[in-house]
Amino acid sequence: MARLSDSIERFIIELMDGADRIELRRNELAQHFGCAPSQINYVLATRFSIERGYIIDSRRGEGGYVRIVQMRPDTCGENLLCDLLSRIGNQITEDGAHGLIHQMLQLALITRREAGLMAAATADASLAIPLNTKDILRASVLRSLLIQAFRDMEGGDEA
Amino acid sequence: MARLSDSIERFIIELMDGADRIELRRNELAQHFGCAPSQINYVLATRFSIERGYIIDSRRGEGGYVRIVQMRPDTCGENLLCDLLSRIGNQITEDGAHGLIHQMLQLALITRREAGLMAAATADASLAIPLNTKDILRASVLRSLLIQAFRDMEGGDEA
DNA sequence: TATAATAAAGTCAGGGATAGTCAAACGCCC
DNA sequence: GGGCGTTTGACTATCCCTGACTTTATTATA
Repeated sequence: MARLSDSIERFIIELMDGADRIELRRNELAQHFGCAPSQINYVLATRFSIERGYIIDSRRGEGGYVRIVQMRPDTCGENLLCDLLSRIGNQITEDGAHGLIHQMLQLALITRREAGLMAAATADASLAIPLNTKDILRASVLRSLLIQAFRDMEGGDEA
Repeated sequence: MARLSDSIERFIIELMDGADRIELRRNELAQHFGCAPSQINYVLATRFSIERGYIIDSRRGEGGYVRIVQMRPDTCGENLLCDLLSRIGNQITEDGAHGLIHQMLQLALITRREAGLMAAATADASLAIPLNTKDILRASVLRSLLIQAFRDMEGGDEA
């Protein structure tokens, strides 16, 4: 008995046909297979997960969509994002984060400027969480991001 | 199904064509797009918000108009950063942050990818601050940054 | 000048179109 | 019969769009 989820997975992969991304309507797809719309979410979660090399994007409301992006595997055929994410785990020190960012830069996954942004966003100083609320914390993060964005815009180079 | 709001937004931006202000008739525009006049207000509110650096002026009655003014914070370096920082203050909502980032992108201060990174770093979801320590929070931030960095690396463009 | 008519634009609640979440039910396989 | 992956449905969240009603400005008229 072919499982529905497997059929849907195959269908989507055929739709992609080698392309690295595709957009679809959740409800249409569900109707095509005569199943509940949430079944599509299940397929996405189990078959098109980050671990399997996919990233999902979506939008609700009029003109809504679900976008599936297939990442290219790294040189060893592995899933690089997945590896990196596993190195982060539930917590990571400033040194750990910056080391990881540096490595991404070395691998040319990000530009120097982008690395600078990421380092700024994850610096201890940015996450100074004094009393509480999210907005206060975010302001701190964004302030650092701005300063960083400007830092190497002024002719300078170094990160 | 293309979103009307997006079309109207594009139309207005093209009309402005680099200028820092434009005047239009709400009803005419609505008629041009075959929609309810209040649709224009929706577009103004969501796409030309103060957070994105626009100010709306209008007048009713005979000879009425809607004027859209794009605020260009001081064009040169130091002051520009200063202006933007002052808009952040001690706290800023997700919408406020993302509007500001959007404006920086419009002003070509950052690339689309960088804007994506900044949006990821400042998303509510990234700042899920459960119970405790900085490292946990940072992990959340960095995880989002990584996913974002990979998201549009695959040739795509979209924001 | 006061008042009425007309011509804008604004506001807001609500409906429709999507998609997401989650817990419970289902069903296959050991 | 129990476990685990699958499937569903009820409820929620978000975004877009409209229509009825309100507000403001100008012009015409008494």
